[in-house]
Amino acid sequence: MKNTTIVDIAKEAGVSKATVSRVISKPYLVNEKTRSKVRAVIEKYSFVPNALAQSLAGMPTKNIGVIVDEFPNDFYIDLINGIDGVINAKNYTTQLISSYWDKERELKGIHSFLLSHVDGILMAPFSSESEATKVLKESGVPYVLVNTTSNDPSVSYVCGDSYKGGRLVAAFVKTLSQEQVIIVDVSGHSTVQERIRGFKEELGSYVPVVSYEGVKTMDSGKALVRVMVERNKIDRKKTTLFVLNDYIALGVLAGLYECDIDIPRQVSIIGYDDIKIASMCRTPLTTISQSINHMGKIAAQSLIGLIRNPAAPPDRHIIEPVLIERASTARS
Amino acid sequence: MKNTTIVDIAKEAGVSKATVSRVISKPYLVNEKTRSKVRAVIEKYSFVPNALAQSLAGMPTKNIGVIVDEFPNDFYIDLINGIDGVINAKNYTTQLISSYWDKERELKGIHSFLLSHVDGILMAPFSSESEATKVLKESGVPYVLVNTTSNDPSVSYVCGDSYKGGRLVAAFVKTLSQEQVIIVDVSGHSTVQERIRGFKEELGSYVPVVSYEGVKTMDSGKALVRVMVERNKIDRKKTTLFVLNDYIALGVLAGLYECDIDIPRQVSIIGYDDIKIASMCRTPLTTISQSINHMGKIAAQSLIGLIRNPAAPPDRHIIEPVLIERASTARS
DNA sequence: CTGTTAGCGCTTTCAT
DNA sequence: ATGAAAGCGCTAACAG
Repeated sequence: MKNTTIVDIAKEAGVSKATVSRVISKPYLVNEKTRSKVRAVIEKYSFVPNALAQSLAGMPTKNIGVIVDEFPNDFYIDLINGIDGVINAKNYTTQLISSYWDKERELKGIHSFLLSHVDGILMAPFSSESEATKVLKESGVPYVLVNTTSNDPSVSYVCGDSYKGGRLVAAFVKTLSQEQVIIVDVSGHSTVQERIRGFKEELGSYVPVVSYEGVKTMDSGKALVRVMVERNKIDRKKTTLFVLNDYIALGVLAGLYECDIDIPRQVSIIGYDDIKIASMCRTPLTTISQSINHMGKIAAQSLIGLIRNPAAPPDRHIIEPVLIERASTARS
Repeated sequence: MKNTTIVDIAKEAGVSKATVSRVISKPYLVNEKTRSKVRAVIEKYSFVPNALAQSLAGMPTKNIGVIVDEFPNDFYIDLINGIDGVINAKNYTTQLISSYWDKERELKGIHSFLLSHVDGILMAPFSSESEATKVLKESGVPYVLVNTTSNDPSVSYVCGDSYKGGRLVAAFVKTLSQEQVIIVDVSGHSTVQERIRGFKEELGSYVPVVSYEGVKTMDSGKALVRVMVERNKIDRKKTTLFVLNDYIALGVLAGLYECDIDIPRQVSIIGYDDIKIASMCRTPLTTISQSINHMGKIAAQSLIGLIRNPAAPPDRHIIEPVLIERASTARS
């Protein structure tokens, strides 16, 4: 059975398709009587206009595109959660794409969004100067960047204050007593580098610091523990670990259990992000909260604002980081 | 700057737009020489065809719609994770909508998918006889149901064997020693009811059983603990709790800690689903795994199969449940 | 092999 | 207030 179209309705109601179109999108333009007549027919066939055709003819799609680095990742889940809440409430639909940390995919994703005429885009970009951000800017589609800042004064973004977060951690570390501090660097993301910069600056030369880089999975975090036992004697020297995100911290935690290292007596561990599991895991994690969920909400609200008024000035939000002290660290 | 279209390319290359269209979608139909000429122009303007127009003209969208009950829910996250992996690998894009447990939204969601011409739909429906499933069936769009079964022999689905899972739990409970068993029922979802049915049948009258119903949030799970202390003396009578999903079980766990009840000495607790946190939380949870992630993968594969060959017979997969014993229960 | 033409289903001037 | 007609950008018969 062929789909019923606006023409069928028009025929049945004895009017032109233009009138039917008006009844649907600009009802006030059509006479009370014809309007109800047409409405009746629409009801009768429970007709719904073809969204694709509408978009092609220039109407908004009520879809907004969200592109993140990795979907099944606690950080982004929290983020998307916040986003989806407000997107839905405003009667838009979320379209989600993961770049899986691949620049090509990221670019492809935003192309895909552009082609399907989303009304706006929310992106947690690879880096603020990625190709994708350029394309986005040129596209003219409203967008806001999440979890990154930008030097371009025309772009809207929402980001945590990573530098300050790093300092917060360092200030806290100073209240602990340890023989060494180890930084576990998890990625090249600019926010992570900012955290480290803040951390080092605040810590100064208070205590010896060593760093490990490129720890990208929970398993490699876990495996790193044996290396640190070997190389840094963390089982004998009292040490504090600053792992640049909670997810990897969880892996390190697992490694620590496996090596029977006492937390927090022997080793203290601090994460970053305050993902949901952080408070529920075996040893609740001391970490920095930047209210990811909230970040998502704000970003989505900004975007909706931008869509409604594309001429509005860009808004930039910086989320204040907060240190949450839990059982994985011990003062003394 | 106006978008460049197929016509601009045609003009510049000195051919008709039909030829350009062919170069794009059916290159083998066009002469080697013209082809490369056209390709050059396409390159030059880095032209990308408008997907909307393509779809309107009848081409597949390469989008598949996924509709779940609640996005930020560990169960669905695992599921979507599995789904998205294969969808992406097959070069489709996932479009995600949450019904937030609302039938209206569920229906609206599938309408939205239909209108945007997704090539296929994956749905974890409210109930197998919901309005949405009817609409889906009538639409003619390939779809597969997830986490539910169906009596209609023409529909494809992937579901865990809930009845058997329930029995598995009961069989395990028999190996424990307790004075009472309490069932914490979390929702009206048919799979949950099946689990309970299996559980009760296998358990028989082995031990007194009481049930609590309608526990839908982690917090209410937590609050329930005080009630159970009051009413069922779980702080004095040795008891086993069968909580119908891990998420709520986590809430109950929190309540148990708060009341200083020893797990598993005083109270054993068993969940269902084996969500990710289950193995990482303070007291790792004994639970039933139905490989949610795997379920998602299979569903997605089925769907892709159906899309490629709509005439293919429906396939139905039942996932075998497995009991995973962890620290939240103690034998003897 | 390639151009012409007629849609896909809707919105939107422009007349009336 | 309503109809006629021209697109939106692309694909697919149908000729040649």
